Amino acid sequence: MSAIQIRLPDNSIREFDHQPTILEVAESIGPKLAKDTIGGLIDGDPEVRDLRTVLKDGQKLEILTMGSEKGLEVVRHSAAHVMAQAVQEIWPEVKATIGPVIDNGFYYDFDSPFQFTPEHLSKIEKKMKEIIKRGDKIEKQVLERAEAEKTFKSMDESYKLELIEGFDADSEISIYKQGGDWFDLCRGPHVQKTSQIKAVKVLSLAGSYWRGDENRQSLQRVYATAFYSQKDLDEHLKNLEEAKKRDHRKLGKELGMFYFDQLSPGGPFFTPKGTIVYNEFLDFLREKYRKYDYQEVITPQVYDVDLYKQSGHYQNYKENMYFMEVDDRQFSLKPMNCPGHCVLYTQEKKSYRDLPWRVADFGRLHRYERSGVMHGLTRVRTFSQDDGHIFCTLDQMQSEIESFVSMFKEIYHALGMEDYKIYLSTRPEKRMGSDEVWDKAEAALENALQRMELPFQVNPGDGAFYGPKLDFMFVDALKRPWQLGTLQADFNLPEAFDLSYVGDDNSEHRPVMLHRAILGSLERFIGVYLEHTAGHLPTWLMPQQVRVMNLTDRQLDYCKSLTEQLKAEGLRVDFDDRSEKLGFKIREAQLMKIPYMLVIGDKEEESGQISVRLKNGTTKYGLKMEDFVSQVKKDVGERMLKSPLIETES
RNA sequence: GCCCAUGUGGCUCAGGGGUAGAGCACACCCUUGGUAAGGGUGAGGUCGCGAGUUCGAGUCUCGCCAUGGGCUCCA
Repeated sequence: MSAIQIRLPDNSIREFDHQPTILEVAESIGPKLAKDTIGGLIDGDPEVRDLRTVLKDGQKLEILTMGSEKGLEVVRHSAAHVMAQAVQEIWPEVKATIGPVIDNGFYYDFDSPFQFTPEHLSKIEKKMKEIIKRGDKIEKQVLERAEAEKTFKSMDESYKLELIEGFDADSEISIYKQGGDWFDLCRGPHVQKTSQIKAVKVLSLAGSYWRGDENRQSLQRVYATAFYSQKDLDEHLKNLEEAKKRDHRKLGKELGMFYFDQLSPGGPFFTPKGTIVYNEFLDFLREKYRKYDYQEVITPQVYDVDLYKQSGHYQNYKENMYFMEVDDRQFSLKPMNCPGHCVLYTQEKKSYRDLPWRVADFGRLHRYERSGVMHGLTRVRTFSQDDGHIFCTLDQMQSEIESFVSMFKEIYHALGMEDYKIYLSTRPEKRMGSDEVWDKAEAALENALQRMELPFQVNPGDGAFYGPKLDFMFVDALKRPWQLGTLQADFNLPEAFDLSYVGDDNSEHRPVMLHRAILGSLERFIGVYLEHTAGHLPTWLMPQQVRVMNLTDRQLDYCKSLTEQLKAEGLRVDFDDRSEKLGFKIREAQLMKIPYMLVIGDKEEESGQISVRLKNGTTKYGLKMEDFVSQVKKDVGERMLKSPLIETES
C-alpha cells in the first residue's frame, strides 16, 4: 500500500500509512501544535473542517489552531453545544433545537416549558463555565440513519428527529459526545475538549420560531459569544458598549434632535435642531441635483387607489399602505413616489430629445410597517427619500448609471463615508421582459461599474422581477453594514403606465425607468450617520456651530455684539450668558458637541482678540475675530469634515 | 404580526398594597469665577391607558397602547 501524502501550506509533504485525521497530521508535527489544533481548511476551501476529518491522499491542509480567526467559529460552535448541555443538565425537560454560529457569537434555540429570565441566563452561564472547567473531551460518532432516528426518538428530541428526516439520503449523520452521556446531533466542527473554550458570555434572550416560521413552535433563543481569551471578550463587550453609546436614539435625545411620541408610532418628530440637520442634507443634495441635471418636482401626497392598482402596488404592497375613504372614494397615502412620477411623465408628449428625463422628489412617504419592526429612525412609518427617477432609452442606461455612480461617490466622499460595497443583482427566474432587454440592462450596470473601476459582487438571481439592480452597502465606523443607496432598473412601470417617447424614427418607443437613491431614506440616513460619526457631525451640519460664553457680566455687551456679528455672517451661533462658571458652560457646550466655543473675558475684550476652544479640547488663544470668521466660514462653506483650526494643528 | 422584557416629573432611574422619591435639566436668588459639574431656594407627577380584586392599587390580575431585544417582514 502506497503512502498517503498530505501537503501543508509551506508545501512540505507529510506521509502516512493510512488516511490520517487533521489532528493526526498535527500530532505528527508536534505535541504543542496538536494540543492547540481546533480545525482545518482543506484544499483552500473556506469552510472550516472538523479536526476529526479523515484526509485523502494528495489533499492540502491548513491546520487551524487556537488564536486563528477562522478557528473562532469552531470554538463558538462548541460553545453553543456547551450551552445546550448546560441547559439540559439544569433543566432536562428543555428540548434543544439548533445552535448556529453568527457574526460575533452564537445562539441556541430551545423549546422550554417555562419562560427563561435573566436569572436563568446567569445560571446557564455559570453551568457553561463549569462544563468548560471540567474540560470534557468531545468525541464524534457516526450513526446509521435508522439508529440516529431511534436514538433521538427515544429521547423525545422531536426537533432533532425532524432535522434528521430532512437530511439527504447519502449524508453522513454524526453526533458529538461531550463528557459522559450528553451528546448532540451535529456535523461539527468542534474543538477537542470543552476547556478549549476560554471565555464565554451569555448575552441576551429573544423569541424565535422553529425554522424561522411564525406559524410553528415558538422558541426561546439565547444569545452568547465566545472568545479565545477574556481579554478579547472584554474588548468585544466594550465595543458593544460603544455601539450602545452611539445609538442614534440616545444621541438624538441627548443632542435634542428628534423624539418619538406614542401618538404616532414610527413617526419621528424633528425638533428645530434636528430639522436644521435634515434641511442641510436637503440643501446639499439639491446642490448635487443641479450639478447632475436633475429637476426637482413636488407631487401629491394622496392618490386615488386606482393609481396603485395600475402600478401593481395595490396588489403586491397593500398591507403596507395607508388607506382612507372620503366621499365614497378610496384614497391612499403614497408609499413611494414612482407612480406619481409616471403620471407626471405622461403630462406632455415626450420626444427622444427630452430623454433622459430626470426627476427628483423629497416627497413625504408613508408605509404601514408592522408594529414589531420599527426601530428609531432606521425603520419608520413616515419618511422621505432622496428619491429620483430617470426615464431614458435602453441605450442611455449605461451613461446614466455612470453619472449616478459618480454622484454617489462624490456625496459619500464628502460625508467621509469611504467604506462601501456594491452588489449587482441579476435576473431572477420569475421575471418580466425579454432576455434581450435583460442582457442589455445587466450589461449596462456591469459595464458602468467596470468603467468606473469599482469592485462589486454579483448576486445572481437576486434582482426584482421588473429589472436588475445595484445595491450600495455602506460599512460604518463600527464595521456594521447598512444598505442605503440603490439603483434599480424597471421595465414594469413604463409598461403599466404605457409610457412612451417618440424616437428619431417618428415611432413610439417604451422608455426604461431607473429608480435611484443615494442616501435612501433621510430619516434612516440621519440615524446611520449619527452612529457613524458618534454624533460628531461636521460643522456644516451642526445645529449650533459657535457658542459664545462670557466669563463675567462685564463682558455681556461685548459678547452680544460678537454674537450678532457671527450671526450676520450666516453662522448658527448662540450666547451662553448665564452666570455660571466657565467650566460649567464648557461642559455643556462640549456635551452638545458644539464645534467652536468663544471664551470671552476681560483680556479678550481689552485686546480685541478672541480665545476659541475647539471641541477636541484644545484652545486657540489670541485669534483675530476676522480670521476666526473666515476659518469657520471656510469650514461650513466647503462642508469640511474637520475644522480647519484642528487641521492646522501639530 | 409573533415571543420576551419594560413603561414613575423634560431626562436617567429608585420605590412593589396605606399621603409620590432622588440626581440632572428648569425658575429665582447668592456667587463674577479663565477652559468638562460653585451654593441656596422653588416649581414641576392623571405613576402609559382602561377595567377588575381590595376598606384602600404606581404597587396585585386581566385587556389595550407604546417602547426595547429578537423572529418574521422590508414588492
